[in-house]
Amino acid sequence: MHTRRLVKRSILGSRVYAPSPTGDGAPVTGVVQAVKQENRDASAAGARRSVYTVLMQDGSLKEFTEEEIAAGSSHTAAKGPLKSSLKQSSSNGVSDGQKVEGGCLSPEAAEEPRLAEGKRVSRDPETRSVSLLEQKRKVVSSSIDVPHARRSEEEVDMDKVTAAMVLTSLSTSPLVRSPPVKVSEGLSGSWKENGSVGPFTPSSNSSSGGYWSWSAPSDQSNPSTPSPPLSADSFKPFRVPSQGGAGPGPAGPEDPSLDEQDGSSLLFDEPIPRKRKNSMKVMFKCLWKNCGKVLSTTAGIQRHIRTIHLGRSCDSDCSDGEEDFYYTEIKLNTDSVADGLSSLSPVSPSVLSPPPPPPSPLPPVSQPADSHRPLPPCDSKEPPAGGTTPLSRSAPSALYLIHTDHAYQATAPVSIPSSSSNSASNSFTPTNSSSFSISWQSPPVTFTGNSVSPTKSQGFGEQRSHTIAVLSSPPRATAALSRKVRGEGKKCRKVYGMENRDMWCTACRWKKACQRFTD
DNA sequence: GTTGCCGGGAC
DNA sequence: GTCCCGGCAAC
Repeated sequence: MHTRRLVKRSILGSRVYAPSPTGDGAPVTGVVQAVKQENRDASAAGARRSVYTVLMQDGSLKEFTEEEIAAGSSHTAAKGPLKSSLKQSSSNGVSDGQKVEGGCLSPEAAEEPRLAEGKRVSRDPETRSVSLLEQKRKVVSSSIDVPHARRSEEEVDMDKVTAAMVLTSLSTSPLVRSPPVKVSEGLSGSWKENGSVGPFTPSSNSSSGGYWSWSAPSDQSNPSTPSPPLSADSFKPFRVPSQGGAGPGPAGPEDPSLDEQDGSSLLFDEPIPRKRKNSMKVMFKCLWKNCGKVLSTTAGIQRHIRTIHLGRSCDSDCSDGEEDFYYTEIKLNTDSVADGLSSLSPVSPSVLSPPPPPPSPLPPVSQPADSHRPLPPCDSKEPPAGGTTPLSRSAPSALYLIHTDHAYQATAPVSIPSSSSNSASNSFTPTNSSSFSISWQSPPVTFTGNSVSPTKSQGFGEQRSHTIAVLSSPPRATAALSRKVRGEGKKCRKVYGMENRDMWCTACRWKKACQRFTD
């Protein structure tokens, strides 16, 4: 559903005007870092108030109420609170442009790096044109504006889910995976689709893309339920990976805004995702050396990293998403399901072994790749993490590990090589570090190794896809379908020849698998 | 075409 | 259970 590309623009990372901290009345710009809800004053009809944490230009972090920001934003002719400014950004070409620019950290921006650098230059006009489209759309359907918003939000959620599912599916052993597979397939399918389809890319769907791309995805994800029941909160955790360089906790912020504009917000406040197939609680663990802090929200962890470890206090522009590299997603399985399978479950990699496994070269899929994309969206502005941040210098291992985590998930299946060590070594040595190949051998896959030999000549990517394909199908079927690989060793027939058939092992005589010269 | 061996039949 | 072979797939 909903590929990451369809991600709706988040408030996070948006540049807004806020009352001057100095109180001189002059509005200043800042970038929304987080949004939190305050239910306390929800006296009337569950009305909620959102507090926006805005990183001011001077690097300070301020919190503003919606009203305050609204006031500030009025200077740019963008009316209303943040959510409005986002939604209505198209109403003002200039402000829209600003938003987009400021949205360097926004979800879609996170993917920008994927696009040619030059794209950034041409982005403005593009965005505007899209905005115009959106504007028209909104004019026509203004009365159902809210639902739209919700849809896009859900879509965003689904994107996360998709990402999560993809990751999950990649990391899951075939045995456990079969059930989820369908989901992930569906997800990934749409994702691919989106990935390749221009119109749905984040860059072009500034704010409306989510709207019209929703229908298809939703069908996939939830054929039986036309309505968009997904709880945004429930999927927050999944956002992390897919948000890439996005500002801290893009997930959090949107909810409030939605709630505000949608009275029925209660529906979305369910702590537990309705659709979540697995009841996992996702936490985010700081991987900084000796830290290990665990927070429940992306925003939290990112902020933690940024402020505590990176020592950054500047506005979100400084946050090039580098934080992403220093925390990892930890899924806690709240269901005590299938113990036997637990070790194979997708969760195992991160949960069972907090310290991620040895590194692997490539992230499994484009999505995951994004989430931990080494070069955050704003790189063009800021020098790559490599040189500038203390982080990159002092905590490379963490980065390493994180990458490992996901890559590992993807590559683990490659270990299939089970029996034929030759093939295994062939397929690994060339592409990876020695440490890498070793750990992958472990998975007790009963795969006969049929797929291994072919991989010798394949590129790593191909291997991966192959692996994925294999995993997607029921393990049993796979094993059953694939004939036992022809033994490479000598057989009775070869050794003794037809003339000495009586010297063959019985199996050979019976045309069964040779028992004497087993491979 | 050769070879390894699975699946299945005959006994 | 043993013995055999048709037939498939890898080579």
